[in-house]
Amino acid sequence: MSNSVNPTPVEETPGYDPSAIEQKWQESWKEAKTNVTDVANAPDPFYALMMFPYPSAEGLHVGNLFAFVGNDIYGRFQRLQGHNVFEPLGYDAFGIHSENYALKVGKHPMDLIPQNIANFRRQLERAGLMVDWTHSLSTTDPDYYRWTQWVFLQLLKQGLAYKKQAAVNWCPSCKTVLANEQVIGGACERCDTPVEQRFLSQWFFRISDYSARLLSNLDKLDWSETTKTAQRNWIGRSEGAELTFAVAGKSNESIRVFTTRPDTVFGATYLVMAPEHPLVPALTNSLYKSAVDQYLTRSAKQDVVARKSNTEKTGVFTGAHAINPATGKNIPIWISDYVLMEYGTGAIMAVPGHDERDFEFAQVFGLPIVRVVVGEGEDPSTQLTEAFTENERGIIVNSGEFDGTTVATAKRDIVTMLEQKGAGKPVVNYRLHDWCISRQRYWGPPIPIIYCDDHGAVPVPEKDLPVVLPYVDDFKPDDSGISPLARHEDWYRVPCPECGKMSRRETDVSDTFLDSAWYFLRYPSVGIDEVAFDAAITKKWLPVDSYIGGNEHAVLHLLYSRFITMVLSDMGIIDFEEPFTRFRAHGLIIRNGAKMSKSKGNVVIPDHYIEKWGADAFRTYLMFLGPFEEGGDFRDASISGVKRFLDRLWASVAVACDSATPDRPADEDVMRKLHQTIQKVGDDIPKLSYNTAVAAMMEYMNALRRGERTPSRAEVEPLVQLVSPFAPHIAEELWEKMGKTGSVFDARWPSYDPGLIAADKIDLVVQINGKTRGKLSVARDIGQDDAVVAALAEDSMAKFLSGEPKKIIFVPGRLL
RNA sequence: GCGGAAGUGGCGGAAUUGGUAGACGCGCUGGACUUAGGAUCCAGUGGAGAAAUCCGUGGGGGUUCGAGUCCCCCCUUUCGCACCA
Repeated sequence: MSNSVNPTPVEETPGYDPSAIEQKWQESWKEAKTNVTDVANAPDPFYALMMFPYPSAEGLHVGNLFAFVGNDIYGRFQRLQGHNVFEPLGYDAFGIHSENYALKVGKHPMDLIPQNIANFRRQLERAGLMVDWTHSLSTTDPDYYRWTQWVFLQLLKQGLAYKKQAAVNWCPSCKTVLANEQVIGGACERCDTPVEQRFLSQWFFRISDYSARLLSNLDKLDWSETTKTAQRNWIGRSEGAELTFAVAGKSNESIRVFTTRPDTVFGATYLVMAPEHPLVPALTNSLYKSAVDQYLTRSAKQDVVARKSNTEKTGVFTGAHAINPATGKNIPIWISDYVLMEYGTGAIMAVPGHDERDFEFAQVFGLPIVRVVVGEGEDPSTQLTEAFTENERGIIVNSGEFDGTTVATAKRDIVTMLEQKGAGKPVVNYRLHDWCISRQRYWGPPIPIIYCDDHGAVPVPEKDLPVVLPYVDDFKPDDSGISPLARHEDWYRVPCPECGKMSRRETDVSDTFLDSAWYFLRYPSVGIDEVAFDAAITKKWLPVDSYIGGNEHAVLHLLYSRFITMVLSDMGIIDFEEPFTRFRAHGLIIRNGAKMSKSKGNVVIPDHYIEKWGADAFRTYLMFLGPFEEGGDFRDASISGVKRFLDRLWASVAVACDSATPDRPADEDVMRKLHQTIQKVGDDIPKLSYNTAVAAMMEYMNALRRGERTPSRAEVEPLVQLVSPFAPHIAEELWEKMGKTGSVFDARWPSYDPGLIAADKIDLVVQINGKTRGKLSVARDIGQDDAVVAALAEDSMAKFLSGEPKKIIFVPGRLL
């Protein structure tokens, strides 16, 4: 293939050679520091952030690139609007994934990660991203995790980090504790091994203290609705009441339950406690002790999967009774594992008539079922064959003075009644649990705590950070539940910062999600050693203007980032409490209709495609294959269409700029189309509707070449700018060819003339009896009467009318 | 089970507030130029029909002059969450 840059006539141009010009411009950008942002002095900052990748050994995945290119286009577009765009990119390189891979290939992650990062960097640069590499970071760099440890200390200072002995999810395969969020359907999210219960002392963050704010702030954010919904569901707000049931015969004991249906309290015929409930031993009647103990042992041993997949309800009677505060009757207290200690109070009032689970349990153990809600006009005495869970329109029955009221009013009134008795209060409950950040692993930032016999858990003084993760060879976790670092006495034996007495470091490392929960704060301040993030620079750049990332992080990563930001905001360290003003999730790329996977061998390796088609064509194709927020189907054959488009662009500019062809005045229709295209592309990019933007440019290209006409300069020049966010290299090259000085990205986005867009003549669609029968080319501002006359004059339309039209509907400029 | 999203040609996908369904691209058909064509260019391309015309957006109802779009009932796919009281 020729790599000639000389313009050649359209008919004979086989296409342009991307490899030469892409390399040329990548070098040029580097040299001219085109993509380096002056973070300290930028007058009009715009922070275009994308989620940083985990630098896997396999290299950059096409899904990563899809996301990065999507962000890059947005960033480049903002730059063309005149903003100083900051587009950083780093690496999320700590964590189980890297560590497991290192174990698998028998290498040390500290050696492996730099190689992977170098490879990623090479691939990313080849893709022509507008990334400011002077502000890159890796979470594994001590200069970074020093500040991750600092963040931990800030939370500790605020009383938001605490240690507790807790039942935790233990993955026997990864040999580590998992956060609740990392357990998918009772199995480890990484290796699918069923999770077991273990008790370990762990560090937690009090994210649940922030539930209400994390929820209510969502309303103010410009995020995709699906992401907000996912967050709302995760936070899981439920409005209800906490009711107190006195224990019969033990006036000093009572059981608190949470319910969303206080209106059904008259139908509570028994109580159920979780097996782990602290009151279980005290309440168990000695006659029932052995049965209870047996049940407790069984459920403690049973792993989570088995417990959750129990098809039939199990349980055991404690022998004790509680007093229903509404009815005053004694009701039995049971224990069952269908009640979860983690949610609510770990105990429930069971209303078998109106809760499916309670109904099932009552059936198994023959407990009484009392009906307290009926549907409209229903007879309360009819036998229930299943729980009646109608909430909204139900009518209360068998509930004394509340009979006949609706569920909605009874919810309120019954709580008020119980509140007067001191037996209840309205409560809002959240599903969100505190965030366990301890990991009994090697590949993470050590938690900066020193345990002293005299002073307890002492934070490492900030001046002593970072607590450097030592290079150790035996980093493989074992079954002990203790971090690999605990095998290295020379590392963990340190003097207490308070008294100097020999003490022991915390040997757990922190969760990877902590690394990524604040990295966006660090980027602009990369290179500053004294603080995690510089106050003035942070004020200038944050919150992030645009954040793009995968849906798989729509819940946890975003929630944790919001939490950390809120905490820092409450401390007065930053002056905003939401980190990401705008967030959009990109879609997933599949391959020929199927998911990409290594086992299927259908993984798209970006390098091959970039080599064959060029980064510009590859980028543009990725954006063209489907809506950015939905992803799409990657089909090799379709790339040629995009390459053809770029070839035609190349050729069109070549002839338009050819000094041999005299410059022609621009064609009126083509110019109208051009301005329409400028408008369309400019509207589509902010909406991330990249596929239609590309289609619009192709359409314009077709108009430009229609009838073998020779395009003029004025017709092609703005198109080069429109294409530039998608295909930056060819745009720079053509910009230069057109005699422009400086980067095309330092020019301004072309503007359109609204007057030019509106044509004088329009096609008026004529429908008769709702069916389209033709169209009329008429003046834009034609009136109804003239339009009707014109339509009737056309035989092809008039023939569908049997007589005079009965009713005429006229939409000006559009339809008759 | 709960919650979200989506069903449009051979394929990927377009369609402001209801107003020419199928933009754009792939593929396919024919033609031009060619020693050649998996290059390039031109024309065509939802289905049926010789044509007029009719039928077409998962299925069935409905609202409307007019429905891919709005309402009701189904079916399918897919992604989250899942004994959350």
